[in-house]
Amino acid sequence: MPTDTKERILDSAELLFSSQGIANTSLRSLTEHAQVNLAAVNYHFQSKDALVQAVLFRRVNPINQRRMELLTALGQPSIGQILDAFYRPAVEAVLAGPEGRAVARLIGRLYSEPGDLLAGQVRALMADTFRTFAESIQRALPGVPQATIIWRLHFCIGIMAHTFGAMELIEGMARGRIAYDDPEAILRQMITFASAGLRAEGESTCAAS
Amino acid sequence: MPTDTKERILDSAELLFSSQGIANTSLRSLTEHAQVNLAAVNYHFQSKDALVQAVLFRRVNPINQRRMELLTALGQPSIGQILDAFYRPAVEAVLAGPEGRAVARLIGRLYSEPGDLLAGQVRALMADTFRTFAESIQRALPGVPQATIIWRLHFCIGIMAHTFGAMELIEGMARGRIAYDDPEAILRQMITFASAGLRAEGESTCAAS
DNA sequence: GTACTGTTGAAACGAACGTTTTATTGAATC
DNA sequence: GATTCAATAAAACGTTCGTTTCAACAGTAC
Repeated sequence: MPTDTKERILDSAELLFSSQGIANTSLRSLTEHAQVNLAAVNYHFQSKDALVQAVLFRRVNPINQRRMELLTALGQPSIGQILDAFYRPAVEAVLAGPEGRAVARLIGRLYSEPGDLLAGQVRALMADTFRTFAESIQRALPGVPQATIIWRLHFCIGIMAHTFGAMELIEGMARGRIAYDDPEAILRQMITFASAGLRAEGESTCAAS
Repeated sequence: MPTDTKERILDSAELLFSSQGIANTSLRSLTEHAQVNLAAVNYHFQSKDALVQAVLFRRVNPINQRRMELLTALGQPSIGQILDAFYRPAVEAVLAGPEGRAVARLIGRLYSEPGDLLAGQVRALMADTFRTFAESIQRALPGVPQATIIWRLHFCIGIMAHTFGAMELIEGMARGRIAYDDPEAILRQMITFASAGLRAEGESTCAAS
């Protein structure tokens, strides 16, 4: 339990935003949960919108930095290694500590939030990471057209976003047959699936027949 | 432009909910956009929450019914055929007509919406469809463990949800190198990727090495 | 014409929202 | 010890929200 007002606000905002949605979370319930004064939000941050940006940036930035570190540490990486560098920082950030679920929902909903929610820095971070990984995959799969690479990398992001953003739904449908308690097992499932998808042949042939 | 009040409300709600978010869309801006009286929402539907359920159900129900039709029309389907039956109704509903984008965002965000948004009928519909397709995939891939099937089917859903829910983000990052104007091309990309992912071998071996 | 039913219109309700203002605290600086 | 300043507290600001109320207006049956 942090003693600093600013961090208490960020922690409560992360938890409440992810569980109730941003628009459905009032600053009054937020400051009550964080046990700080109502005006503290507008004092430490300028507005509720700026608080949202701060909440997102605090989590997204370290993850993307770690992704870049892992990727550049590899020389001529295989598809599996590239995907590991992409997924691992997010999975570990999400399944570490009691606040993991909130972080997961936050990241899972990042990509499909309406309006100007992920503007500015956060969007730029994501675009940078996307470009870097797209180029790395392109080098590992020289035969695949660029448009196909782009589609498939977005599919890889969708796999992660859905795994994080729909945890309750997935657990409910699985009825105990799968669990979120083993990060390495989830990573393995994601990488195995996405690796095969990225390497799939027949971009121009119809696979539905 | 529909002349019926109830349908005008549903159409405007679908458009505004998907572009601005549900909580950020007031009934006043909604009824103004639909050119109906403010009280019409609480008259034809009971509340804003019930309107949300109606908006979702109107789109999700036909798609899932069509999925079931296509799947049961196949005898012993291949993975590609199963995926076609799952993806096609959604892709065609999403890219048909000018309201396609709104439907897309709506479906894309269905799975990761917070709270009790997709309660009741809509959630039951999704669970039914999931169970049916999971069993069909299981039959087509008898060697794959059930837990792996469940994970991978959720990955397939994530691919679709992200493709629909993050259209603006994807288009922005692609810088014109990919487009949403060809339903068959998108279907082919999704099916090719997901089909390879579903059939991937090595669930228990680490693909990252 | 009259009564009835389903729908629309305009106005108002109380509550909750994000933000701002004004005071008050508590410790560091000289 | 007075001063200064970042931080907190309490109250109020004006606005907007979902919902309700009640009157007006269609149609149709009798």
